[in-house]
This record gives sequence, C-alpha cells and structure tokens, in this order.
Amino acid sequence: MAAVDLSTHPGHLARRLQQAHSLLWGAMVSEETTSPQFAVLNALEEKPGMDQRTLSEHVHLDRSTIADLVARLAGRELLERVRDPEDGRRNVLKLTEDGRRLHRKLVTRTARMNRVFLAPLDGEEQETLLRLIARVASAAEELRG
Amino acid sequence: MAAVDLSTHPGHLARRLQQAHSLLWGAMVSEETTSPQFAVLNALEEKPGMDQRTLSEHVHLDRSTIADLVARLAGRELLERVRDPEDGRRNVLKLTEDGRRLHRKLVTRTARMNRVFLAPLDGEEQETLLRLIARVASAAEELRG
DNA sequence: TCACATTGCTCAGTATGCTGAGTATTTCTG
DNA sequence: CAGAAATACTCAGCATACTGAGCAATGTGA
Repeated sequence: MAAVDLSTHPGHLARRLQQAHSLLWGAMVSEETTSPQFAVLNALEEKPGMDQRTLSEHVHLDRSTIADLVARLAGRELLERVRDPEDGRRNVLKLTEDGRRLHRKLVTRTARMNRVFLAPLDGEEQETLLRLIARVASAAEELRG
Repeated sequence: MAAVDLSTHPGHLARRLQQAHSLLWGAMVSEETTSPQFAVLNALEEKPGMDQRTLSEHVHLDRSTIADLVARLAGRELLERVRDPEDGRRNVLKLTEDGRRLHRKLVTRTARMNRVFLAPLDGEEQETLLRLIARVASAAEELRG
C-alpha cells in the first residue's frame, strides 16, 4: 500500500495551522497568556459570573481542561473563582481588574496578529476560510454533542 | 473594551477544528494510534530509513515531540529505531511488518473518516478549504523556518 | 422523606507539542 | 591534528486536551 498525501488530510492540516498560529501568537501577542486562555478571558468579559461548565461550552474546551486553565489564571490573579453560595457545586468566575486590563491589551494585539496570519489570503478568501472551518467544526462537534 | 467574536479568530477555529477531528478520529479510525502517529507511519512507509530530524520536517512536528512519539511506536514494535553505524548521532527508522500492516489498515479508515468529516461541504468547498489552510499554514511556517 | 439520578467539580493518567539545556558525535577550520 | 562549530538526539519542565473515576451538592420521584 502506497503512502498517502497528507496535504489532503484535514486533520493534518488543522494541526499544522494550529501549530503555526501558536508560534506566531507567542511572537506577536503574548508569551505568558495562550490563545485558549485569551478565549476564557474574552468569554468572562462578555458574561461575568459563568460557572466552569458553561464556560467550557462557550469556548469549546473540556471541563477538565477548563479546570486547569482557570486554576492557572486564578493563580495569576486574572480572575476570581468563588463557590456559589446558592449552589455549592458551582464555581462562579469573574475577571479581576488585572484580568480586564490584560484582556483589553490582548484584543488589540490579536487583531494585529490575525491580520498578519491571514495576510497570504485576500479579503474574500479570508472570509471563506473562516466560514468553511466554522461549518466543518460545528458539524463535527454536533456529532457528539 | 467589549468582548470579541471568537468565530472570526483563525486560531480559535483551528483549535476547534483539530479537536473535532481528533474526536472523530478516535471513533472512526483508531483509539490506540493517533493522527500524528499515522503521519509518522505514513512518512516512513514513503521513505524508510529517515532519521528523526528529517522525519520531523516531513510531518511538521518538533524534534522533541518526534522523539517521544517514535519511542511510543517503537515500544509497540511498529517501527525499528537503530543507531546509524555511519553516523553515530542519527537514529535510523524503519517500519516493522506490524507497522506496515497497521499503516495499510489506517489508510483505508482515514479515507472513510475524511469523507465524513468534510461531508458538510460540497466537493469544490472541500478543495478550497484544504488549499486555503495549506497556504496559511505554509506561509506561517516560513516565518520562522 | 429518602433513595437515586443528575450536575459540577476535582484528580489521576496519558498524549501531543513546545522551549531550553545538556550530551554525544561528526565536521569544519586554523 | 586539535579546538570550535554544527548536528542529532535526549531530558526536564510546562501548557493544552482528553478519558474515566470519584466526590460533593442538588434535584427528583416514589
């Protein structure tokens, strides 16, 4: 059986894309705060008071992964994690002032970085790429809700 | 500063795409052998006798990552890793008979899986998606050779 | 009300993937 | 030919990301 051309394999390409992105992120956005961490800050800026379960759905990350990630952000005092007095199972999450400040800074930088990252494509191609990825990802996420 | 729409962030989408892919991979291809491991098997089927450095360039994985990954595959006796007698720095890598057999099996299954994964898109959109991802990833990889 | 299910979180274990430091081997240079 | 540079690999440390097991709190039905 002959070997296969990996450039026709979406999974391989997705990994390369993600990898290339995270390198550029480290160079242009932040070395301390990763892209998934930014997603969490962003979600909490939008809807303060979420619990970890809800947060994990918003950013499409596993509950376990969220727990680690939130613990690191809490350790850096970018967010507060307190037990919900109304429901002792939940952790209620809110950005601190530091967290909001960092989020503001990263919003600007990610915008700049995204322009560089997508620069090889023209405007229409950029929209097409984002739309097609979103469709495939959403459909696959549906398969195991 | 208002929160941002993550569906316009290629990094976030890339992570979701990769994540959705690896879930489907586990269900449709293999639970034991991951997609990067398949990429390694495939590269060694194509060019037996590569060293780890060359292999890492072929599959776009870090040298450290390759070392771990190859060690696991060697532990499962899917490949042989022997010190090059001509150059004592290199590990020469070759698939075993088991490795070739597994590769054959996975080629069939990945083809099936890729059809399911890309099913939300029509044929032209599928080609477009793969081409655009490849362009962005290649360009970003160039930025730091 | 009390047993049972559900829900939210934590913890252990594993794989991927990086950086940076260190080791061994080979190659290049003076 | 000896010292320096380059190369290939290994190892430690960290973040992301999963599964599965377990625990605590809440909700539900008989």
